[in-house]
Parts: sequence; structure tokens; C-alpha cells
Amino acid sequence: MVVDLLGAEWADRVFHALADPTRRDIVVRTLESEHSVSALARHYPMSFAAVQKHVAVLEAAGLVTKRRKGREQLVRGDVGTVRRASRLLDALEAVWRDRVDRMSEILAEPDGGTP
Amino acid sequence: MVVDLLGAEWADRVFHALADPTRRDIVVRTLESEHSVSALARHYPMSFAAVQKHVAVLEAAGLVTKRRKGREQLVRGDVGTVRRASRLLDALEAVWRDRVDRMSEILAEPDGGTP
DNA sequence: CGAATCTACAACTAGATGGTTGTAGATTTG
DNA sequence: CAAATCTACAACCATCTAGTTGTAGATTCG
Repeated sequence: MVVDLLGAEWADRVFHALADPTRRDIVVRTLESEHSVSALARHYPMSFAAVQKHVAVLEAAGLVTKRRKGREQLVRGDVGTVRRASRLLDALEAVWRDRVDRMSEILAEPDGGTP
Repeated sequence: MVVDLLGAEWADRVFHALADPTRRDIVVRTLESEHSVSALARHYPMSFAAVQKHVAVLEAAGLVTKRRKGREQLVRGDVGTVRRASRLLDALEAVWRDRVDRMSEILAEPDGGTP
């Protein structure tokens, strides 16, 4: 197969995590700088528990990590996972480009490879 | 704000569409070449109707398009949407890099901007 | 025409998702 | 120590999701 990343549960988790505007916003904020969960929660029109769940989804996808500092949990975005997701999409693009290349090959063949 | 793409419903639909292995596989196949819905359906251990729904999700996200040919509907992957999604992730990466740049700026300041 | 194929869509079910409230443990602060 | 803050987690509920089966409309083929 072309890329095994495509069948990976990892991709399921990452894309699902990114398919929500609140979670994307959390990723942006935490890529900029660390925030405690409750600091994040203040920005959204929902309960603390709801934001906590969003953070958990992002954490399970590897898009953020947490580290304890006193009584708060600091959330930080993980750019490596974002890059890996981006590369997966690049692989899709490559599939498309290969098709074109193969098309060109076929079209360039003298009198067809299928006698 | 950095990118309005982040709040867009479009991103919800695209990432949600990509968060399923069957749908990612359909994208790969249809980026390679056109396939009828029933031709696609033959590759997966589920009903025709289920695959049809997956195609509908991908179509709503703009990841594939359909064109009629006789009694069949040919599905083709749309690399433009894949690219747009990839760019959105690049924007996230840029947010992270900007933070670093800003950090460097701060660290590079002669004796700190905060007297 | 009649049979087969391809597609669309409705109705249904089990399970996941996104939100809520409430309770309890840890840690800081007065 | 006591109060306040931050987090974790359980239980609950409404809605969405991914699958199913079944029915019906187009289109091609014999």
C-alpha cells in the first residue's frame, strides 16, 4: 500500500480531534503558549468540564500535552503531531501527482503496453 | 485573528470526513482514478448504502466530486481540497513558529522590555 | 419489452459525541 | 486549620454517526 498512515487509528483520532472549532482554537492557543485548563475554559461559552473533555480528546490524539504545575495542569500544543498530519495530507497529494505521472507515462508509450 | 479558516464550518466537514479509514481509502482511490460508487463499494466489508453515505460525506466536504456517466456516478477525488486542508495545518505550524520568533525577539532584547 | 444494474433515499438501531450537573481529591492561600 | 481554586471523573441526556434493510427511479442490455 502507499501509506500505512492512512489506515492508522492515529489518523482517526487526529482528524476527529481537529474536526471541532473549539478544539482547533485550543490547539492554536496552546501552540502560542501554555495555558491551564481553567484558563482555557474561560474563553468558551461552555462548562469547565466540557473544555476538559475537549482537552482530553486533543491529548489522546497527541495534539497537546499536559504537565502539572502546582494545582494547575498546563496544556501545551504539540507541533510535531500537526506536522505529521500535514505530511499525511501531503501523501494524499502525492497519490494524485503519481496518477498524473503514470498517466503521462501511459500517454508517452509508443504504441501502448497492452498488445 | 490569524486564520479565519480555523473557525470555518468547512474545516469541520473536511476533518470529520478524513477521520474515517474507509473514507480516507476512498479519497486515495478516487485521487488515483475515477470509480463508480458501486465499484468502490466492492472493496469494503459493508453495504452499498453505507459506502454511498461515505461518498456523500466526502462530497459535502468537497473532497470528491461526482459526474454522471450513463447509469453510473463516477467519483473523483479533489486534490484542491486536500491542499487547502494541508495549508490549514501549515497555518497552525506557523502559529507555533511565530511564538518561537516572538520568544527569540524577547530573548534578544538588550535588557528586557519590562523595566 | 423485460431483466439486470446502478443509484438514491427513507426508516430503523446501536453506539459514539458533546454537552450538562454534581461530587471528590489536591493544592494554594488567608 | 479552613476556604478557595483547579482538576478529575461519574452519571445523565439529546443528538449525531455508521451501519443495516427495504423500496423505488433511471439506465443499459438481451
